[in-house]
Parts: sequence; structure tokens; C-alpha cells
Amino acid sequence: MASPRVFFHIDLDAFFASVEQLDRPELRGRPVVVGALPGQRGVVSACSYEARVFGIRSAMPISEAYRRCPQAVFLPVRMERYLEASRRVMAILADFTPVFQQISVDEALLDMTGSQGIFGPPAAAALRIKQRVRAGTGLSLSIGIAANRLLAKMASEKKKPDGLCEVPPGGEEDFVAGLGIEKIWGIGRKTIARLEELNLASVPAIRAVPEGALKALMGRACGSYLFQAVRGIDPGIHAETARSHSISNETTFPVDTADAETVEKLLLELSHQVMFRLLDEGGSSRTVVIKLRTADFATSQAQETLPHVLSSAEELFSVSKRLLFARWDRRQALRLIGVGLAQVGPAGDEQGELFADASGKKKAVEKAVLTLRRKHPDRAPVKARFIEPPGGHLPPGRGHDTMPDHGTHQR
DNA sequence: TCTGGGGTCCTAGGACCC
DNA sequence: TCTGGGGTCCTAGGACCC
Repeated sequence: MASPRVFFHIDLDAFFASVEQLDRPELRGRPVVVGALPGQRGVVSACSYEARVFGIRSAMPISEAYRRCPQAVFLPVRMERYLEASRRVMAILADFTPVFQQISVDEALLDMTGSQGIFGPPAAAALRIKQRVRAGTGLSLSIGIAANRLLAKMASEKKKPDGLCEVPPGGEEDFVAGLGIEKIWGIGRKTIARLEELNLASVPAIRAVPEGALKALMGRACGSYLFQAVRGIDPGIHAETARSHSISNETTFPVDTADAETVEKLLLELSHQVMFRLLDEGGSSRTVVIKLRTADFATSQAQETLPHVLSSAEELFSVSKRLLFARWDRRQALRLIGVGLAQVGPAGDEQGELFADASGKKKAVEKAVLTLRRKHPDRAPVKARFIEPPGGHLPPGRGHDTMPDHGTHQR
């Protein structure tokens, strides 16, 4: 007979802000907001619990955060540092089980099924994890324990910060019944609004609806998801199976622009960033995606699948440029542009062949650029024709290369 | 409130093939 | 000339999460 499964969901508390407070003791006990700086376009990436007292939250516009608490310490995102701290925490967590899934910079899922013989009851193991992470890194975290990933995830939310919450075996339905629907993972603003319209804005109300009716009202996938989630059944969040994925980089202009050359320059840089990441992970893709957001915040995407695998940043640039300029109504200023690759899979033989002949040279150039970027991550590659004559200057705000930002919520 | 950046999964319609 | 049903690939958009 199989023993009941035991999952731990680990969530680092106010992660980015906690790392800043760790590095700078004078910030401890003070409201700290990590993200855009006041005056810039952007949002809160993470904030300390002291800042939350003022109503500051992740994803809030920075202007709003400043209005609520001008005396807070506003800091830029130092992703390299957070990634380093994250790696140290994850290494400790991985010591506790071979079945370990990192979900984001500040979250992990541990399958602790059958670990009782080594660590004792789940709660005792969880306390050991918290102690070891605190001793090893100075960071605090919250742990949710349950029989599946969905419940473990919702449990870790419940007692933050520095919390421990266990859903006892058999207590699954009661646990979910005690939650507001906004606490259920996967149910966001739009779904709540729709459920309210239908007078179904509570767990018991949703439970009373048969699965078929729920699917008819909310759509097949959403209905089926809701039916299971309100009963504490994991509909399959965070599957382990590796699938094709996507890689993208996007940037909001400091000021909206309708200048083609400015747009093109950024597009070139984004193409390099994306291709760099593709080569770095040894992936390949045939599908180019561009994204644009106009001054009125309307956002759209266009994509094109090529008959062959992308072979260079130059090619990515030329395809994305064609797509973007076909989409862009030049009377409208742009707020943001993005470049991405979809359906990224492992690089196969087709790529080897491709690089072996015609594009071998390009690939060599690409590799050289990659190496350069590793050595000088602060410098963006610029095409010769974009380099300004002596005395000229590079466009503002585009002079540096950023690591991908891994999110906002409750860091 | 004047709204970042990086992702995932789902849907619906059209093209094309058998 | 009008008619199937199923499958795959592609595109655009939407919801959600960190």
C-alpha cells in the first residue's frame, strides 16, 4: 500500500526586500520598496513587511507606493544578488529530498513522501529546514505542508511571514472551505468578477454546482479547474514534465516614442538579449514573437513561424523588425516593445547542419558576442551604423543589460 | 493608481491534409 | 456540386502567476 504523499511548498518571505535588509542592517525594521525608483515608470517588485503596513503591495505602480509612504527606502532591483541568495537557499532545500522542484527565484516544491524515517513527522522536518536556511543564509521562509502541491502552496500563504501551516490528512476539504475564493491559486480578478455575477463567489457556492454546469458557465478548462480546486484536489499545477517553452525580453521606453530609429535600436538590442539566452541554454526555435504596447496601453503581439530554426541574432532582428513595422501604426507612439521566441526546444541535428555550412560564420560571430557579453554585461552590442560619431551619445536608459526579472508577488 | 518584465496555459478560428 | 469528420499546425488574444 502506498503511503499518503507529503508535499512541502517553500516560500521565501518578502524575498528581494529581505536580501536588501540582510545586506544593509540599517534597513532592518524600515519600510523597504524594491522595484522602479520614484519618478520612473514601473511598479513595486517586492516590499518589506514594514512597507506593507502602509498598504504597499507587489505590482503597485511606484508612484502610488511613493504617495503612500514617501519615507520608505526605494531601491532598484539587484537581480544578480537575489539569484545568488536564491541558489544558496535552493542548495540547502535540495538536501532534504531528491524530488525537488524550483518554481521561481523564491519558491520551491519538495516531495517529502517517505521522509519520516529520516526527519520525523513533517512539521519537525519543516522546522529543521527553516533553521538550516536561517543559519545558512539569514533568510526566513514560510512552509506549507499538504498531500498535494495545490494545497501545500495555499497553506504556505496562510501563515506568512516565517510561518508553518500543515493541512492534516483528511482535512483537505475543510481547509479549502475556510478560504475566500481570492485565496485559491489560479483564480484571479476576472474569474472572481465572473463568479460574483453568477452569485458563486464562495467555496461552498461553487461546490454546489455540478461539474458540467460549471464548465458550461466558466469554460471547459476553467470550470474543470474550479471543480477540483474547491475540493482540495490538485488539478495539476506545476507538472514536472519538461515541455517546449518561450524566451522573451521586453522594455518600456522611458518616454513614449514614435521615432523609428529609436525603436529599431531597442529591437536590435532585445534580439541580441533573446538570442544570447537561447544559445546559452542550448535551445532552438522557429517561431519569432514581437510585442508592442502603444501610448494608450493597448498591447498586441504578432508571431511568425519560419520553415527553419533561427540561427542568429541578426536573423531574429530582421524577422522581428518586419513583424513590428507591419503591425505598428506609425501615427501612434510606442510605450513598449518586446522580442521573443516561442516553442523553444532542445537544439537538434538540424541546427548542427545549419551551422556547419552557410551560417557557420554567423554562429562564430554570435559566439564571440556571447563571450563579450559575459565579460562586459554592462555593454549592449550595437550595430556599426547605430554607433554615434564622437561627441554623440547613446540613447538614455539603454546602456545596460539587465538580467530577467523574476516577478513581483510577495517578495 | 497610470500601470515592469518574464513566464504558463487555454481558446477559437483558419489553413491544409486525408 | 455538395458533402462528412478528424487531425495538425499556426496565429492572436486572454487569464493568471511570480
